[in-house]
Amino acid sequence: MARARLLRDDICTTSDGRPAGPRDLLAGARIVDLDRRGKRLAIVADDGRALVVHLGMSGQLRLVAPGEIPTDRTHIHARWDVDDGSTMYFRDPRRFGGLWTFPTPTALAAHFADLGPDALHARWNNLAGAAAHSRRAIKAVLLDQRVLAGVGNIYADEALFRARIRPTRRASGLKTAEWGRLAAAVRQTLAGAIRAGGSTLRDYRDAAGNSGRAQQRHAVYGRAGKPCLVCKGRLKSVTLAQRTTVFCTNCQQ
DNA sequence: CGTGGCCCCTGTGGGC
DNA sequence: TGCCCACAGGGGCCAC
Repeated sequence: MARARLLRDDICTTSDGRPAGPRDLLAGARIVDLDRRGKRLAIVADDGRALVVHLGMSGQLRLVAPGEIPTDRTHIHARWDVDDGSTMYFRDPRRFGGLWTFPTPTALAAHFADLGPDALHARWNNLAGAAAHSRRAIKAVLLDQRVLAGVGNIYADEALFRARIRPTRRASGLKTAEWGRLAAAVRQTLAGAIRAGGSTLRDYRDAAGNSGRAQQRHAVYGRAGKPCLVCKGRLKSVTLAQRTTVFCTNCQQ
């Protein structure tokens, strides 16, 4: 990273609260590692500095080749000149995403310590261990990044459908077999979505600017009122944990 | 501590 | 055509 520029400092948080400078944003660093936990991506430099990116709802991290003009030029909050001549942009219209900077691997580890294990490798006891005695709805547990990191509203609904568990069920009422089905469903749902390139409802693009296709495979998310793909029953929509929640009243008990 | 509600922000699509 | 409202993939903070 030859150069780093922050165009809006309120989207960037440093570990000591001081305004971020170019060095915080990895200017002059050689990038040696990428580390991800759930929805947070850490870009790690050889001297231990790290930059964490969270895309929120509308965020994009784009890599643009030399001479190429980025299509969306509004709401770019940070920009990096990469050594090969390409440019990396952090763009986030809604600003629900953000950047976090860390001077050392220890500081980065402390940040990640607030998150549960990564959802791609969810195991039944990650869920049951954290929530077997919780009164919360099981969907609220799935959305809690301290329990499992990486499940958002789309894939919570999709995983619960795959596991045949009703999102409104109290977590403490789940049986051992259901915790196992749910952990497997989370892994399979996320792995399938990644294979399909992610869900592009509107904003999501990969680093090259390409849309995903996972939205074409959604069984319940965005399909309220439509027929269940398994039983043909009408999918129901409720609000749970301040999020729209869609499920099949027949298949999900 | 656990839990639920409110709020942050911009853009868009539908209803009128 | 245009206006206004509702709603959207996330999560921090507050009160209870």
